[in-house]
Amino acid sequence: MAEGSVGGETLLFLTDEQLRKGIEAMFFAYRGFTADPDRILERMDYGRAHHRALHFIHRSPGTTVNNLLSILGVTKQSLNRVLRSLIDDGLVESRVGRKDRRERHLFLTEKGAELERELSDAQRARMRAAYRAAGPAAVQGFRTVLEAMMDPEMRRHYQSMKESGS
Amino acid sequence: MAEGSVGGETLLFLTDEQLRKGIEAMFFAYRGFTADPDRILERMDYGRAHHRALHFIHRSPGTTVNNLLSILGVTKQSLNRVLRSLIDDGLVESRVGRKDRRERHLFLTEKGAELERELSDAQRARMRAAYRAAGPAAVQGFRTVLEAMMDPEMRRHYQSMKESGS
DNA sequence: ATTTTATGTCAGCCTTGTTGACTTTCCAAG
DNA sequence: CTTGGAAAGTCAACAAGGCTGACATAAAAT
Repeated sequence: MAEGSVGGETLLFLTDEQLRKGIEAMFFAYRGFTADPDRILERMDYGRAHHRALHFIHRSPGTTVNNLLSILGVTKQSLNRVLRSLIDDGLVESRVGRKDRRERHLFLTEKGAELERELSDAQRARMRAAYRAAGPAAVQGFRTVLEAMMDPEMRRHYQSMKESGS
Repeated sequence: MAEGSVGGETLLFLTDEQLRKGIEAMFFAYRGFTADPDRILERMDYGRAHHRALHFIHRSPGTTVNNLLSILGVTKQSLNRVLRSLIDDGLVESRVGRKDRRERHLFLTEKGAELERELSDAQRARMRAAYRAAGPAAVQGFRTVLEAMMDPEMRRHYQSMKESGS
């Protein structure tokens, strides 16, 4: 396969062809990764941007707009458009900060939590199936490579909740 | 960690929390995955869609528009717009099919191959660094999980060139 | 009192998806 | 041979969701 042994250590032959396969794997897999939520979102009048907002508000209830901006890596105008519709539709609640009243703290309403659940159930189902099919060792490797692929700032966001639920 | 042993077999505890980490890993890693090519594309007046077209024409020289459509999963109108600019700019050559003159066979010109190389060099550099950091076993697992996550049709496209260069 | 920070909003632009309508080409059934 | 349908490509128009720039407001910090 793609490995060889030298002095007891296993090495990878990182040919361009090997790397190209990794690149295409990312491309095709990401399509699958978003496919199920996308189908649900289409029924409402929402898009992937709404899903991302719901996801991270769910993950960190009470997060501020600014914090969300740095996680999502978009402009405030872009996020605001999405947030506006979610708030107007009663899926997200925006509360003025008590300590710093310039800040807005974001929470899912019951209705928002419901949609978030539906979306992440669909996404988790696929992830669970892939994990089961691949096995525990593969899952470990999957997470390790993905983490190594992140930009440092994104890795911080990722790790900041690393083992919070395990 | 996230594993346990029962009768010599290792099992995964697929808690929602574990799965959520996988989901976020995909999200953050994909951002890193596209970041370097995106920076290059910005300098030209191209976007990610152009990169994808160049990539798959490079991979399969002479491919038809229809074949490209099924790989990329967009409408022909959407692809056509991108293809048009690449052809007009002299990066892609479109040859009328000899057997079926409705078909167009696509090839990279020297100029197109050059840009493709620059883009994939950048993307491969990050992939190579991640592979090196994670190690061979992790790489194997990475590819296995990603493949399990694909839609069946995409998996076919992926596997169709599986070991062509290894 | 002034400046900085956090947020929101308006306007306008670009990329890249979409659908619908149309042409050209090919092929096959009559 | 003709005709009708399927396949490939093109043009036009629209929408989502990125972007920048400008500006308003409120609150915190200096």
